[in-house]
Amino acid sequence: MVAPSLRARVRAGMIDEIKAVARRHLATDGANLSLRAVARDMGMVSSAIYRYFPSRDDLLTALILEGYEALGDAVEAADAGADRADLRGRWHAVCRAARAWALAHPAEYALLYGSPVPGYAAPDDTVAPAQRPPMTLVGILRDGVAGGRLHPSGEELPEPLRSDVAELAALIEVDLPPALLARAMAGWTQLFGLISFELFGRINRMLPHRDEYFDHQTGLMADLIGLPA
Amino acid sequence: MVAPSLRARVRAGMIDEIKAVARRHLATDGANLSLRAVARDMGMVSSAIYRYFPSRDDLLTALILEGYEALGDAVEAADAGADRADLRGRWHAVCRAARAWALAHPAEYALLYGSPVPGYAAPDDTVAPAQRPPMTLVGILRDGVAGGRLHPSGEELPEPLRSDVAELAALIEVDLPPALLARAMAGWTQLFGLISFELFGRINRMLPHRDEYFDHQTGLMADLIGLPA
DNA sequence: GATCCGTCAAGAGCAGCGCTCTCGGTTTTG
DNA sequence: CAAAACCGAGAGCGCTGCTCTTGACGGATC
Repeated sequence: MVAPSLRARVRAGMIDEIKAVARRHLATDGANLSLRAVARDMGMVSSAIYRYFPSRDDLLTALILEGYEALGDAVEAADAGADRADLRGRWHAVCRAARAWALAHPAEYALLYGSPVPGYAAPDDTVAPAQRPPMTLVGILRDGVAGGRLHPSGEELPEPLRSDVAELAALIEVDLPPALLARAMAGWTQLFGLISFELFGRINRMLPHRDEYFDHQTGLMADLIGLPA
Repeated sequence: MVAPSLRARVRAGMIDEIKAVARRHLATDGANLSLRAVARDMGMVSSAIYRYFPSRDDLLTALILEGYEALGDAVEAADAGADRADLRGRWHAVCRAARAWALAHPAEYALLYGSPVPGYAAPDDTVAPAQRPPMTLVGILRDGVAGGRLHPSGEELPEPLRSDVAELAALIEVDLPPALLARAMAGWTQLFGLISFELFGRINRMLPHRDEYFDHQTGLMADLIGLPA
C-alpha cells in the first residue's frame, strides 16, 4: 500500500464532498438532482464537476451504490445484533431495520427501489450489494433449517416453477427447499411493498400506529414461512 | 344536454389528442415527459399546449387519472368475468389482470405506483380511482364471508392495531373482521410488490417462467387469507 | 533549478426544458 | 354587428446537462 499522492487524496476528498452535497440535495429536492446546484453549493462552476464524474448518471450511480451498501450494512447489523437462535426476532429485526433506513433516507430509498429513470441502466456493480437485504432474510431461514429450529414442510412446487427456483437457489448458493425459498421471496416482496406503500402511497394514511401495522404484516409473512414463535 | 359548440368539440378533441400523444411519449421516453416534444408531434408550438393544460403537472395528473381508471376497469372486468362462487378463481383473475395491465403499460404503471415526483402532489381526485383495485380484492373477501364460503378465523389483532384497522374498515364501508382485512391488505401489498419487482427490478431475472411464479406467489397470499381451494 | 506534463477551475456556448406574455386572427356570444 | 372569448405563433426568461477552450497550478523529471 503505497501512500497516495497529495493530489490523489485531495481528489478523493472532492469526490466525497460532491457525493455528500448531492445526497443533501437529494434529501431536500428529491430525485431530480441538479449538477449545477451541487456545484453552486460547493462554490464551483458546473463544468468543474465533470472532472470528478463523467456525467450526472455516474454521480447517481455512485449514490445508488452507496445507498445499497448503507442499507445492507443497516440490515446486516440488525441481524447480527439479534439472538442467533431467535429466528422470528431476527426476522423482525431485519424488517424493522430496512424500514427504519428507508424512513430516514426516503429519497435514497426511492433512488434504489423506485421507478427506474428511463434512459438509465444500472451497471452490474449494483446487483451484488442490492442482494444483501434479501440474502440476509434468506440467511435467517438457512440458519433455522441448519439448526433444526425451522422444519420445512414437505410442500413441493409444481414443476416448471420448482426447477426455476431450484436453479435460483443454486445460483445464490443457498441450500433451501424451493418451496421454502419461494415463501422467503414472498416475505421479501411483502417487505418491499410495505415500505414503498408507507413512503410513496397514501394507502395507510389512516393507520396512525404504523409501527404496529408494520410489525403485524411482517409477522404474517413470518407465519407464512413457518418461523417458530 | 345542449349540443356543444363546434369550438367545444374541437377543444375536447385536442385535449384527447394531447393526452394520446403524451401517453405515446410516455411509453417510449419514460416518465420525463416533454411538453415541447408533445407539441412538436402535434405540429404546434409549446405555448399552445397551455391553452389546454395549465401546466405539465396537470397533464401528468390527467394521465394518472386515466391510468387508474384503466387499471380499475381491467381489474373489475376480470373479477366480473369469473365465477362468483369461486373465490380463489376471482382472486387469481384480479391479480393476473393487474399484472397484465402493468406489463402492457409499464410507463403508466410507473407513473401510478412508482416513486412520486418530488414537487408533485397528487390531487384528491386520484384517491378514489386508486382504491378500485384493492377494493376489488376486498370485495372478493366480503362476498366470501357473506356467502358463507369464507370463514374468518377467530384471530384478533392486538389492540392499538385492531381499532386502527376497524376504523379503516368503517371508512371504506367494509364489514370484515380486522384481522381478515389486515390479511387482505397484505395480499394487496404483495401484489404490488410482485408487479413492481417484475417491472422495475431484476430480482427474478433468473426466473424464466414468470407466469407460474406470479400465480404461485399470489396463491400463497390466497392461502394466508384463507380462500378455499 | 528550469522544464514539462497532467490536472484543475473557470468561462463561453449549445440545445433543450417549463413557463409567461404579447400579438394578431378566428369563433362564439349578446 | 360589435364585444367577448378563445386560439396559435412567437419571443423571451431562467433553468438544465454537457462540451470545449483557456489559463493557472503542482509534482515529477532532467
